[in-house]
Amino acid sequence: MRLSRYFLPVLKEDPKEAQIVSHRLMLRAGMIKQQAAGIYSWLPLGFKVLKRIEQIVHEEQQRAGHIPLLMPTLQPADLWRESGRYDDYGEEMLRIKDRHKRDLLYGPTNEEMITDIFRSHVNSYKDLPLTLYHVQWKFRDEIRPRFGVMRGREFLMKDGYNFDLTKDAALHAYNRHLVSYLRTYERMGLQAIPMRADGGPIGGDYTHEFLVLAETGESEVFYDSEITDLTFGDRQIDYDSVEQCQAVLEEFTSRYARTDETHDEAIFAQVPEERRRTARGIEVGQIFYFGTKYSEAMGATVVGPDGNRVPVEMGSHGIGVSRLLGAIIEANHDDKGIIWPEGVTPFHVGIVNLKQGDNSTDSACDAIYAELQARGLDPLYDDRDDRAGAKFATMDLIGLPWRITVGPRGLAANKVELTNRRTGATEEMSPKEAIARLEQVYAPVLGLKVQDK
RNA sequence: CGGAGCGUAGCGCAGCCUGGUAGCGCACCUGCUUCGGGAGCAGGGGGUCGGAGGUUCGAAUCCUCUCGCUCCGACCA
Repeated sequence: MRLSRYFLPVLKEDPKEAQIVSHRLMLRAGMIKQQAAGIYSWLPLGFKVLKRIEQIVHEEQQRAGHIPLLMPTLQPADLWRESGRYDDYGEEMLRIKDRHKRDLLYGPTNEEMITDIFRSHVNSYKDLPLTLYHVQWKFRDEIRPRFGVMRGREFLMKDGYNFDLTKDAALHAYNRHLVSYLRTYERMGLQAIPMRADGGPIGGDYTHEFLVLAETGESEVFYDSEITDLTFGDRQIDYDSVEQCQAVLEEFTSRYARTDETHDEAIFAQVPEERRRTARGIEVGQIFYFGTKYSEAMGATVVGPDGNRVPVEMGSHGIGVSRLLGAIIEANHDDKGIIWPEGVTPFHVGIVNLKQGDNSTDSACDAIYAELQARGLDPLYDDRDDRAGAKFATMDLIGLPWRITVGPRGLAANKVELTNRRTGATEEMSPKEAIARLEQVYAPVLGLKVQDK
């Protein structure tokens, strides 16, 4: 993309309403615009990152064998009357009447609807296991939205639902989700720690939340420092293997890690003192096993091998997709702006032309731009007729991980600069070498894409 | 929902107390100069002060109501 043709309304000054860094930077970088309390338009740059994150979620879900579909944002109230949650959910549920005075609601989650879909079409245990998911906008009428997209009323969430014949099979689905979530967050450059959680209105005995450590997190967290040494890495996991998934779950959940909701001082005290940590965290996902809570209430049953009809075992699993933008920025920024991890960056590299209108720099930039695109990379070329300082400031603010700087002086010796946004390290090299370097840097990121199974 | 506060140009703000018909910085437009870390000078365009009502000769300023937003708290992917 050429910046002169893009729509990137960056702000020089801090918007007064933004109190936390991710909100401020998203507004300043022209990623979002607030339309009402907790409701945002996603401007091109923000939309691009949102889509990248959503894409990673899709890829990792499908890698784990989960099936995408799409349910509507508006749901009929009757489904929720069946489960009993129409009355239980309270004012957080946005209720709407259509022209025929029928009760509708803007879905805050989809257990009821997915259970309805399941019961309409599945009758035999032979169709299990099955995990369906979607990425769709949700609405929860928070009393007090804040922190930008971290705590919006409208938010994009991936929610998935597993259907299994037995509790053991459902717990494997639980473990499988935990594994796939670890992998998902790591691809986004985040360390998200699974922590024992509370069931909340979804219900369920087995549940973990995934927390990203950040000073601005809304939850206080307590953990054994050993847990932050764990990384998923590039290990290959067979998602159908009960043993392998179980082993990962044990590895990542055996050490003490809890939020203030479930914190137990007595158990925490057993962790060696030098490893006890207290911090703050942002919740970016949660997984639940809740058994037959919804299947019994809504008659979602299958005929088992013995000919008897039994309610299916279920769980649900969510990733706050739009919230993740905030969480990633909270964990990756400096005083100049955002620092995107390579896995989610809106553009792979920024090209800064120091002397727009100069034949040598213009043609060098054009060539670099075209070559990067030809190699499957997505560059942002700042071709505005602006001063160098302004271009650098914009690039730093929007946080592209790499920058190629092209000026007449270096170009005379066939050199450009390649700068790393995070470290600030700059190297001089030929345009050809810079392109090759970037191709190498992004090979793992681009190579991770998977096709539908 | 309880408490606090704010709505004046696209953004950030001053003016309001002590009513006299709107100002600053950034951004934007034009010109000249500048050109490796958000340039300088000169000129220019843009707002009727969230909305409604009231007081007054006169309201951004005072009063009433109302809408929206933000912050703290209880609640939450």
